[in-house]
Order: sequence, then C-alpha cells, then structure tokens
Amino acid sequence: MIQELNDAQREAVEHDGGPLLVLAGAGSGKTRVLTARVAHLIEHRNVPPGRIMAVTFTNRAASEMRRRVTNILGCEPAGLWMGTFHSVSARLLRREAHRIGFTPQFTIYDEDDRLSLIRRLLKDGGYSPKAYRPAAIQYVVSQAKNRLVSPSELREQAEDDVQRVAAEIYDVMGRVLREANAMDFDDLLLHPLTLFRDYPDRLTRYQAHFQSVLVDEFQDTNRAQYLLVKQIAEKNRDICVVGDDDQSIYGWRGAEVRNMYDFQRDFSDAQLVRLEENYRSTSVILDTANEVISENMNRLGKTLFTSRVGGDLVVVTATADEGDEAEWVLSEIVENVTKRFCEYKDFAILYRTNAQSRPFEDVFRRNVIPYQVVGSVSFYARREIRDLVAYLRLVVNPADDQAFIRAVQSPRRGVGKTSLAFVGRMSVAWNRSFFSTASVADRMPELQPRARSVLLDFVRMIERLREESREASAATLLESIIEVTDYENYLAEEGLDGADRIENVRALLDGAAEWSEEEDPEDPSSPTERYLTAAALTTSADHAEGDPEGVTLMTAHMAKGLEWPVVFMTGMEDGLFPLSRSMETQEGGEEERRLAYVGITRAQDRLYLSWARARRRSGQLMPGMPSRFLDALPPGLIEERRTSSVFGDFAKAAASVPVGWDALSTVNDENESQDSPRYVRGERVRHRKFGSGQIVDVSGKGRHLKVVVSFDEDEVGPRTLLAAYAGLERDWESA
DNA sequence: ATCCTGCAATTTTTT
DNA sequence: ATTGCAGGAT
Repeated sequence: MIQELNDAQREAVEHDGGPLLVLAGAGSGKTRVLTARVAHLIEHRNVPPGRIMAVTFTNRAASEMRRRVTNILGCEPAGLWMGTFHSVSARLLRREAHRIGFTPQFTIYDEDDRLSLIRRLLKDGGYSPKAYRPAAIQYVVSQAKNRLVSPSELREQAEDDVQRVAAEIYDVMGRVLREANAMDFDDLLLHPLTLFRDYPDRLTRYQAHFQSVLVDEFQDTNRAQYLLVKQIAEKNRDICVVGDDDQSIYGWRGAEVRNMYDFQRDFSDAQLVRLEENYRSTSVILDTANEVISENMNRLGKTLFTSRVGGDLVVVTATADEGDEAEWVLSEIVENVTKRFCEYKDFAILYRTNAQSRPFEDVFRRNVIPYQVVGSVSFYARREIRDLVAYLRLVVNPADDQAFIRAVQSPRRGVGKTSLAFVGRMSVAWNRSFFSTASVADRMPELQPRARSVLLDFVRMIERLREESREASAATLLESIIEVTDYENYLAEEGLDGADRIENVRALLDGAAEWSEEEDPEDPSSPTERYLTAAALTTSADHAEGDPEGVTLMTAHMAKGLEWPVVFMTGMEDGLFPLSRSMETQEGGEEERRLAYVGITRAQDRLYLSWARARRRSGQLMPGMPSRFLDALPPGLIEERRTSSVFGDFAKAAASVPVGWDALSTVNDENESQDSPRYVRGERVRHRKFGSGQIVDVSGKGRHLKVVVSFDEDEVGPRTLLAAYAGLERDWESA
C-alpha cells in the first residue's frame, strides 16, 4: 500500500529510466519518497530486491527505511542492499577482498583503533606523540583520504611539519593496515574505487548487477562516496539522489555539496524534482527557519511552504546558567504534559555538543522524568566490550595487530611493555603479524622465559578458539572466550565497578546471540564476521541510553531526519551555537547556520530556543551572549521570556547547578563562596552507581577538584572521585 | 620486567 | 570515562 503522495512526490517515486535529482526541503516527505520508490521498483518494475542499492548515512536512517519498505510491501525485502555507505561497501568488499590484497575476514578499525595505531607508528618513526598530536595527524590523513589525495600528493602539498609527518604516517599506515588485513572507515569507501580501477570487469559486473541506485542525504556525500555510486550507476543510469543543500552539515567530514552540481553535470539528462511543500511544521516555525537560513550566500535556493498557517509563537528564553536552563526546560515539559496532553516522547532537547546533556540528565533524574540520551558514550567503546571484541577479532583475523596488542594484555597475564615491544620489533623485521611472531616465541632467547611461555599459551588459546569458531556462532565463541580467559572473575576482582561491567558483558552476549540466527545465502561471510562488521560500524549514535518513551536528548547533528511535536534548542549562545571553532572560516560559519536550520525544522508544533547568561565549560564559568542566530528572528514570530533567576536570584541559580564545579575559582576568587557550589565536608551526596554517602575530604580546585566520599554501602566504602567526572548530586532526601 | 598508582589530556559535530 | 605516561613497588 503506497501512502498518498503529492504530484512532485509521485513524480519522483514513479520516474522511470534515467538519473533523478530530488531537491527535498526539510519535512517535505523525503524518506517517504525514497521508501515508496524502493517499494515501487520491487512491486511495479519487478526489480529483484538484491539488485537495488539504497544508501543512507546513518544506521538509524537505514533501519527506519527498511522498516518502512517492509511495511509497504508487507514482507521483508530479502537481499536488498540497503545500509550506510560504509556497511554497503563492507559487504561488497568482503566478496572482493582477495582481489585487492585482503581476505574476506578483514577487520574494520574504528576511530580508536586508528588513533592508537597512529600513536604506535609515530613512535616507531621516532616522532614524539607530544609534538605531533595523533588526533591532528589523524585529521589531516582522513581529510586527504576523503579528498582522494594520495600520500605523495599530501607530501607535496604539505605546508608545515605536522602535514609532512601526516603524509609519512599516511603512507606507512596504508601498508601496515594492509598487512594487518584491516581497513579504517575511509578505506571502506576508497578500496571499492581501487578495485574498480584495477579490475574493470568487477565494475562491469556490479554495474550490470545493480539495476537501480538510490542515495539519501546526498548533500553529505564526500568525493569517494559520490564516485562510488556514480561509477556503479553509470551503466544503467537509473540513479536517484535525494538531498537538501541547506541541510549539509558534514563538511568537516569531507562532505561536498559540490556533488549536487556535479551530479547534474555528470548525468546531463538528469531530471530535477523539487519537493517544496513542508508537511511537518507550522508556518511560524517554517518562517523562523527560512529567516535563519536566508543569510547564507551559497544556496541552490528553494521556497518551502506549508498549509499549516499560524501556530504557537517561537519561545526564546534567557536563562541564568545551564542548570537554570535545564530546570526551565523541565518546567515547560511538565506544563505541556499536564495541560496539552503531550507525552514525554513528544519532546526533544537538542544541543550543539554532547557535553551539554549533563545538566538535563541531572534535572530529569532528580525529578524522575523519563528520558533517553542518544549518542553520548558508545556501548562498544567500553573497556570490557572492546577487550572481548578484540579477542573475537583476533580469532577471525590473526593479522589484526591492534586486537593482539589489546587482547594479550587484558586480562593481565605477564606480558608487559618490554616483551610486547620486542615482539613488535621482530614482527616488523620479519614482516609478519604480531600473532605469527608470538607463535614462535620459543625461538626468541631475548624474551624472559616467563613471557615466552605466556605468549605461546596465548597463541595456543587463540588457535583453539579459531578451531571452535568454524562451528560456533559469535555468541558461543564469546562465551568460550569469557570462559578460557576467566574474564568474569577478572572483572569481579575490580569490585562494584566490575559488577557493572559484567552486566555489560551479558548485554554483549545477548546482542551477539541475535546475530547468530540470521543467515544470508547471498553473503559469503560468516555470521561472526558480519557481527564484527556491525560492531565496528555501530556507533554511539545507534544506541540510545534510557527510556525510549521518554524525552529525547541529542545533538543537532543526530537530529537530522527526525521530528518531534515539541523541540527545544538549547545553548543558543555565540561561541557555543555557533561554535567559535567553526566560525574561523566562512564555510564553517555557514555550516553552523545550516545546523541551526536543521534543528529548527525538526519541530512540528512548538519550538523553544534558550540561551544562558553564564555557562560552565570545561569547568570554567563563561559569560554568554545570545546567539547571532537569534538576532535574525522577526519580532512577530517570537515571544521573549526570561527565567526569574535572571533577575539576580543567584541563590537559586547556584543551587540548581550540579555540585562539583568549582567554577569561579579561576575567574574571581572573592566570589567563590557566594556563587560557586562547592563541596563541604560532612555534606551528603549521591552517585549514580555507588549510591549515597558523606563527604569526608575535599582537595584540589577547579576541574581538578577531588572529593573523598564515604558511601553508605559497605561494599563500596570510601572512594576518591574527580568531581568534574563523578556527576555527584546533592542528596536531597536525607539532607 | 611487570604491575600499580597517580597525573594529564581528551571532546565539536559521526561513519 | 578512558587511555597513556612516569615513577615507584614488587
């Protein structure tokens, strides 16, 4: 059943035989068009699902689209190549791996793996990670890859030392990754291009295979991504790209809006369809959005309209600080829920940076309001999860040196820096993996006898697991890993912290169990390999923490493509939104404006904007001025408010701030006692994990403030906590 | 030589 | 919250 479509939407859905560019404004039914088109291809043009490639940018968007296509068709479209660019590429590369010097078991290195690899390579090359920050090197290399710049080209272009070193690391890293049978995120997009260049018959095959190609969020594609879909679609020329230049917010990741112009040049017969009717927002909200975006110079230009004329005014509120802001948001939500019969899940709180979620979480928890945070700390980033995944990776791909380095040291088994460094040197000398080098440790008299036997035991253990892996699912394999490493005991020895981690391990097993069941005959890779692919490509953004029926908290970036009846855009201060770092270039400035536009257009019925007169950033109290995006708003569309705290009710403002920030100490020492919440010996506090307790000692200042808390729970006892990270609250109940 | 403790740095946005 | 480093204990 195809839902009702307007003329432009129908044109895009049913357009047959040729390239199609859909300029889809915010809320114009873009996802509906894409899903309807996929369903249309399958149902009415008899295209087998396995010959359709539909790529999106986030896993969320992909699963949403799959859900909706399933809904329209009434059954799961088996074999459909639908997913993120990275996951679709990974699937393709697993089949073709051997042609480009990999095995189908190749590992995907995530950002953390790559960063620690860069650190290792810097040291091997004799560069100090202090002088050449790995993060900076990684950024330069990644930008180069995204722009299809080779190591030698980067070296030629290099303007400073960092870039020269980056070029060298880029060069070395390419070889090291290949030897480790591993690819990083950028490689997933680049290797298909290499494959097609070196094996034109492969390109011909995929060109013939894919009858139809669809691309969502086309404005966010980088050069490699565009070339990939362009090449695949060049033969059949049935390619449909959907995008909105006003919502291009990933320039920092290499996205080039230019691809939208190039599409029209490369496919000169491309049909252009504009979706300009907005079905989401009231005209008040839409006019506000248009006002904000209209100040940008570089636009393709389009006019959005809505039939939902009028609507509640946009509320712009000045608050005292981030705690006051959070309390104000809370009170508006509570009022809306009681008076307007909204549900908590109708609300979203958007912010520029992840760090801003904290005050909201504190206030919601204190008032027992259900909420979910999307994308703060990734499940897969936790130490215990990374440890176990490292074992899994090593079992599947023995050349994965990063996995070896991690697994062999955790749990501690007596292999330390020195032994590991020696194995590393030998592995470079012999041009073999760490694992294979370790397997002949008995022939290395330079190693301590103890290290020798430990390494051999470790190698044997992994090999036994590899034997087992032929039969076993990812979940069973993980269970074996946990058993032979005695991992739960290792965690249990860490005390209460460890108990929490054991819970996470159980969750990992549950997640892996689901993967083991699915089987896809089209796909040559084993369930375990596919599980690892998913684990590597699943980011924090895919996992919401908390109550799915509650208020949603996320960054404005994450919100793209989503909508809520009521949206709060918070932290609307100059320097924060727009972020000052981004304002260094004109490009960056325009992108911030587009980000604001994205945020505003998420709202269906009501939009709130708020800013704080002062805000603690990295433990420092910073004065704030309203965002320049607020200046542009026409008076007729907005209602200005301020919280009572703004009128000098400092006691309330100070009390509303989570304890733990000794904020003013560096700004103004005299006012310290007056304005900054601080810890007092004897005060009762509560910790998320450890429960309630009493402060017995305080030391340090600013962001280094430390407190010793004697917790009531006997198992926990006294603990020293870094206030800035502990997230302590005042214990109101027992106060 | 390994491991433990304490200190410092990290975070703007994400695959 | 995690990681890596330095220095001291084992």
